[in-house]
Amino acid sequence: MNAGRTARERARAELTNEIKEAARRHLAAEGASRLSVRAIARELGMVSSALYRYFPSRDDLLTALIIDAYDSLGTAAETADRSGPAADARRRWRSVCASVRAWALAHPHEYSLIYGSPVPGYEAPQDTIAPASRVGLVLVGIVRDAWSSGAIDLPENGPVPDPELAAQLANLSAQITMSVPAPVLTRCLIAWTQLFGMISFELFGQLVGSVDPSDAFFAHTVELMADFLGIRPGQPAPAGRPAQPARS
Amino acid sequence: MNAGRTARERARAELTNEIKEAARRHLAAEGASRLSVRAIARELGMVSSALYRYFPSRDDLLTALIIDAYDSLGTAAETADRSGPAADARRRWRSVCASVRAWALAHPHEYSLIYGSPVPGYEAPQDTIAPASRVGLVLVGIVRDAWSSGAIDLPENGPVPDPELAAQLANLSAQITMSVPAPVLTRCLIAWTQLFGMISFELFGQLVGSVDPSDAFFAHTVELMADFLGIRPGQPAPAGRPAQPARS
DNA sequence: TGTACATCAGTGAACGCGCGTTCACTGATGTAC
DNA sequence: TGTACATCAGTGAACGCGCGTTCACTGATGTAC
Repeated sequence: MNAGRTARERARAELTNEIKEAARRHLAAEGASRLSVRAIARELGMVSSALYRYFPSRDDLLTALIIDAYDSLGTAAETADRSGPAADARRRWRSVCASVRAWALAHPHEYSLIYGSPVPGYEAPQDTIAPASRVGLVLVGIVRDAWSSGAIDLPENGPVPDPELAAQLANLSAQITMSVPAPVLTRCLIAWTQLFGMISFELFGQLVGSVDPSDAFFAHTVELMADFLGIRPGQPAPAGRPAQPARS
Repeated sequence: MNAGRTARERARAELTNEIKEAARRHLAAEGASRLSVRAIARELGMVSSALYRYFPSRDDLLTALIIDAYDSLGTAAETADRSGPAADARRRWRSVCASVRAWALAHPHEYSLIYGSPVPGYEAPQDTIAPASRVGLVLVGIVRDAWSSGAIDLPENGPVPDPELAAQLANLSAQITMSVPAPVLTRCLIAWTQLFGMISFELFGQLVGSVDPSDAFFAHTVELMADFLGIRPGQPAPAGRPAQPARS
């Protein structure tokens, strides 16, 4: 175990984690824009300049926290997605939505860090893009699988996307190498914004006075949005079942 | 004009506004949690202690900005709602959604202030509640009117809200003294969270790489969400038209 | 219309605190021979 | 296995800056008679 790692390397990895953990605690108390290198150092009993051996600047520390948060949430969503039969699209949808909310409630400040207002003066580097897209990919994966197994019914008379949107959707589905018809992908994007909008409202206090506590509202909404996505209720369609004739 | 106002009173009102305007500019540059009394004073060529004649503390200034922002957005939404025939629910929905987005794009930092992550250490006082609810009330007003004039068709086989949610919805519709059936109100809440989720995602950069610029996606979504709300497309139902038999 | 007094806006100094980052340094750990 | 040298973690002082809030004060504006 720890083959080839010197004591120095192990100490470095451990301390790097301790710094990030202390930083997460400070995130909770102060918010991202007030995250302070000196305060973290103080908590760890170090001198502030020592942290510069681990992170070249405050912004790099912030980036590390952001990537960790996206990855933690992404892992939670992916695990939930795989926690039962892959053919049951509705189970997957429910399970992923619930896991995203549970993660957000368990890590409110990391959620704020990634889905709240941008930190002023901080520009997210490219490295955050891939981790940031994990939840979205999980959601698209659900509807892609459901669509290709014929488990999605959409109304036929919906509005037609204009050319600009159609081009963006085509481009997006090429990027993620998942072929999903435009109407399905559109609804998936809408459900995605709804999910995070609802969670943000809950966390940021906008639901106080209406549907707070929000458990019942959340559960109900997840069902309605599954309907909105056209995911058929009840049991999943048998695997390999062809799409309905009306659709192709 | 300005009857009964002394020069002192006028000067005070003007300077109060100038302080808030300077504060809004600083919001843009620094974000809410870094809003600085001293920086604002500097910009206005005053000494920092002078601001304490106008706002007893930094938090009070923040509260004033929050209330102004909610009111500005609320007015925009109400104006859009009344900018055409009241009987045309779809026009009202479209118009209000567009006005909320336009306001958000025009005032991104005030939007962040009210819909972004909460400012750490700041507790919003009661005075913000009424202004904060204006947009929501506009949206509920649209579906209430549409419902009572029979311009809403909802699917009959939707999921049934559990008792906890049903109680919250009943309580909510009593609070706002608008009688709307639970399924209609639920969908309205969902559309509300979707609207702000989508706008937040656009503003906070989550749509970069997928549907950015977002005009086409936004317009399309507004139509789909109007469908989701059951607002009938095309021309409005004639006023006073009774609800469909199937519904009552 | 003029005078005396009260109100209030704005000043400037101070209190006590915070921050990110740099830099020369000490001393421990790791590596090559 | 031992020695010489290189690498690196952490120190402590410093630079130059920021902040919210209080307080005694000056001088202008407003009010009552």
